[in-house]
Amino acid sequence: MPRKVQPVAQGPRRSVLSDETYDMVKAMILTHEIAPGAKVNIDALALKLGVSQTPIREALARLESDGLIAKEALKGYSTTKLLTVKQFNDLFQFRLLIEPWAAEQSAKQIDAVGIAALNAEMQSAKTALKLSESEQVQAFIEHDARFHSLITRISGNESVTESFERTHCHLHLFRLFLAAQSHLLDDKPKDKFVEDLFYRYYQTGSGQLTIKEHEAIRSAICSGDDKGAKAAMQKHIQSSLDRFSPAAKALNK
Amino acid sequence: MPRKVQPVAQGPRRSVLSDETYDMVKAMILTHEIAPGAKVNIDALALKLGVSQTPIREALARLESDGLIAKEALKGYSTTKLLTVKQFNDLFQFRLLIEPWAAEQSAKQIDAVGIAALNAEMQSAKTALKLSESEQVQAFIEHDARFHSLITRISGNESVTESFERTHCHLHLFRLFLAAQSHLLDDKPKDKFVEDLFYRYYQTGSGQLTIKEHEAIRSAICSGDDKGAKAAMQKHIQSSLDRFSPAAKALNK
DNA sequence: AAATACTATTTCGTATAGTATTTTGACGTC
DNA sequence: GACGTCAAAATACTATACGAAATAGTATTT
Repeated sequence: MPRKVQPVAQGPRRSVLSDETYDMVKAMILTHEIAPGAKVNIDALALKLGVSQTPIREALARLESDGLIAKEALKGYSTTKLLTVKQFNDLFQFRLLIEPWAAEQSAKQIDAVGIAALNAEMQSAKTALKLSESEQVQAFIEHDARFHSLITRISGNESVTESFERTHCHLHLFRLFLAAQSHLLDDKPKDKFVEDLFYRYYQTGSGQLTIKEHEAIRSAICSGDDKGAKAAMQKHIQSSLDRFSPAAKALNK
Repeated sequence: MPRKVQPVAQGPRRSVLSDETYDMVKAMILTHEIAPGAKVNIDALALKLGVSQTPIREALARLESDGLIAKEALKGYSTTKLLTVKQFNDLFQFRLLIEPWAAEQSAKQIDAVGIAALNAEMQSAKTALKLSESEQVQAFIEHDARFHSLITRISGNESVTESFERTHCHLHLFRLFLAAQSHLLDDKPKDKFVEDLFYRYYQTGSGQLTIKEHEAIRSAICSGDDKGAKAAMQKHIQSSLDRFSPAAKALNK
């Protein structure tokens, strides 16, 4: 028995190990520390994270429900592959169904708290512009995730909020981005255009474009312009679909 | 080629225990064998199902992701409560966002396989009419679940299909129904109207109404009438919302 | 080369023990 | 009686070891 020399005289642990494990494994998937489509060995993972199998099993079960990990009976777990072009398009079509509606609803019932939250989020996006290029990408995807999530929450509809969260769309986008980046690091000049596609839309220019579109949405919502908010959101999602689509195609060649 | 020496004899039920456990616990929630909001003791459940804790924990972790079970750190699992009126309305609003679209898409790309599946499902609904009243309710909810699920699948959009499945809307409706039924069994005459509300709409008359609405949707989809399919689906969901809504209110008084 | 047999690895489930935390309930104080 | 304290019981959580069964890989036979 590991005698556990002084587990630090801290207060009671707020969460449980299986929850922390869930977050850690999710982060490992996000960052390609576990590559898309790779096998996930429970023993190895337990060893790596310094925990026993039990919390790992629970975490993987939840991640499977999330669609981030696939389970094959008697063959074990593996991470899901990158989105195919079809899944990518399906995902954006789905977003087009619920997010414009969410923006419309938000405009109809926005209050001071919501306005403050939206303003704060836009502020964080603008400060992200000051980061270096590589950090900007991550910062912008995170801002984008928070911004869209925030609007579904302001809409007030639990089902809509949950179903949006479950798509993990920004996690998938980030994985696609990382895949494109690693293509670059390979000495494969033929994939040069992937660089263009992804960087072009995630770099400063695109960051400012995203901010501009987000600002239009925020403005419409905060002024109670429901139809305008709906239209702005629809345009924004369509716009990012158009931006990403060629890159997604390239990666799924 | 694997040897496969006829394991058919006693049939090793051991496919993957944790999956079977998941289904069993889900069924127990559906049937109120575990009441809404009740604590779920892992030891007791393991004992009851005759398995060890491991598969139980995995099943509960997945059910938590499904929103059928809630987990509180260091306090354990418990089933989620019945839908509140707000959650009920949110759920139907969500369905109104995605299902009419799914019907529309289905009409645009219906093929022979889809037509056959829709026809078969309608047939099963009609045979359900021959069952006794109590059996009819369950049969109709199951038909309803399959019918709507089928259409999201025919629409071809994975995100839409998955997000619809995850709502478990028919499971929640069935739990509401069972709750109403048990209200009846209590000697509480004041809840008499709950009986009316639920039975009125699930009995023969409502069954035939549901069939009629489903038939309109099927017909529009199979004939490629996309706008008609969308309208019919919208009308159907709105109609069932109107039917259920007073009952849901009564239960959440 | 194809089918079979054997071995190694891995998954899946069980059992058990130990720790951490909550819950319970008795007890005493105000 | 209301309220807080504190120990005991119950329960949740984690660790670990073991074994059965399936898969995967390798060797052998036909």
